[in-house]
Amino acid sequence: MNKLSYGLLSLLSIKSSTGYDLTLSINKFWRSTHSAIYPLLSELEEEEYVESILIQQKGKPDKKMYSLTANGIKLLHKWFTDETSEAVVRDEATLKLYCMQLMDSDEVENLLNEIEGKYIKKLEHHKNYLEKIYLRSSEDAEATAKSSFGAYILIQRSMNEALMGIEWCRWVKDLYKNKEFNFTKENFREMRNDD
Amino acid sequence: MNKLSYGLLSLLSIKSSTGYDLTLSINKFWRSTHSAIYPLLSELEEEEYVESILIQQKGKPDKKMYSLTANGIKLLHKWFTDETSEAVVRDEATLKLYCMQLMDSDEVENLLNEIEGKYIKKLEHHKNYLEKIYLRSSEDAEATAKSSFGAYILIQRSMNEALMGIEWCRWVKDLYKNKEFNFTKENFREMRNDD
DNA sequence: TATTAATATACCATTATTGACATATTAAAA
DNA sequence: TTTTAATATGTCAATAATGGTATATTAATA
Repeated sequence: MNKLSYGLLSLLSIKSSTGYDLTLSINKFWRSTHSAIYPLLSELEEEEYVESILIQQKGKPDKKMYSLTANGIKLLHKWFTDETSEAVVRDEATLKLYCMQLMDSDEVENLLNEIEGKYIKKLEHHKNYLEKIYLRSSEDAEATAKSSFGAYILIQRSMNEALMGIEWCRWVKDLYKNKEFNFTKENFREMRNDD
Repeated sequence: MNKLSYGLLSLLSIKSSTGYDLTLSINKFWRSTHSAIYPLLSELEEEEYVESILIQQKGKPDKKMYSLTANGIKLLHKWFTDETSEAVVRDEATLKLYCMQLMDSDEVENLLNEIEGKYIKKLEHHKNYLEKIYLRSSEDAEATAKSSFGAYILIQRSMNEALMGIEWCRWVKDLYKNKEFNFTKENFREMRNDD
C-alpha cells in the first residue's frame, strides 16, 4: 500500500469511478499517470478494498467502474489518523530561478512570463471546475455538499495559490525591470512589507 | 543529466558548496536526499561540469567543496532556455482531505491543525533565513544582492504560500465548525469572495 | 479519406527515489 | 560516561515513477 493507493481509495469515497476518471481527478493534487493507477486498482481489488463492475457503453469502449468496499472504508479510517508524510515538491522552474543572475534579462523575463502563464491557466481551470460543481449542486445540493466539501476547500486553496503566484510574478518582474536590486535596509524592509 | 543535476549546478552558481550544503539548501525547493545527490556530484565532476577541492577542517570531518566550471555555466545557459517541465507535487495531507466526509470531526480538526502547524513552521524557517541573508548583506551588500536575488524572491514566494496556507486552514476550520456546509447560492458566493 | 482526439485499459523497460546501512569526527547533553 | 546530535560522504537494494507501446471504439476534423 503506497500513498497513491490510499489516494485512489480517498477519491473513491466521493464517488465510484473508473481508472480513467481517477487518473484525471487525482492529477489536480497528486501527479501520477494511468500506467501507475491501473495496476494499483487491480491490486486494491485483489485485496478487496475496492470492487468493480463492467459497464458497456455506446460509442465508447467498455469501462470498469470501481467502488469502495467496507474493507476499503475501514482502511481509509486507519490511514487518516496515521502520521502524514511531508509533501513532495519538485518544480524545475524554481530551480531555474536560482541561477537567474547568470542569464540575460530577456531570458529571465521569458521564464517569469512562462511561470505566470501556468498560474493563470491553473486559475482558469479551477474556476471552471467550481462553476461545474455549483451547477451540479443546484440539482442535488445536499449530496453535493456532503461529498464535495473536501474537493471544494482544496480547489479554493489551489486557486488562492494561483492568485498569489500571479501577483508574485508581477512583483518579481517589476523588481527585476525597474530597480537595481540591493540588500539595503530600505529595500529589504519595503519588500518584506509586500507580504 | 536529470533535473536534479541541473538544480545542483544552479545552486553552485550562487556559491561553491559541499554535497552536504547542497542537500540542505536544495530541499527548500526540491525534495531530495544525500543518497541521490552525492552520486550525481561525482558524475557532474566526471563530465567536468563541476570541480572539487578537499578541505580539511578542525573538529569536523573533511569535506569536498564543489564549484561550477566554465562548462557547467555553459550547460546552465542551455538548460535555462530549454522547455520547463511541469511541477511535480505529491501531498499526502491533500489526499486525506478528499475523504474527510467519512471522518469524525475531531479527526478532521487534528489533521487541519497538523497542516496549519506545518505552514507555521515553514514560515518561521524562512523568516529566520531572510534575517540571516540580511545580516550577511550588511557586510557585503553588492555581492549578496547580485547572487541572492533568485534565492530572495523564491523565499518570498514560499513565505506568501505559507501565509496563505495558514489563513486557509483557519477559514476551513471555521467553515467546518460553525456552519452547515451547503452549496446554496449564498454560501457559494460568500466563499468565493474569500479569494 | 486519413488523421487526430477522446475514451478506456493494460504491460513493460528504463530511470529515479527512498530508506537503510556504513563509516568517521567531535561537541554537547543526559 | 554513554548517548545523542551535527557534520560529512558514500553505497545499495527495494520501491516507485515515467514514458512508451499496444489495443479498441467512435466522433470529429483536416
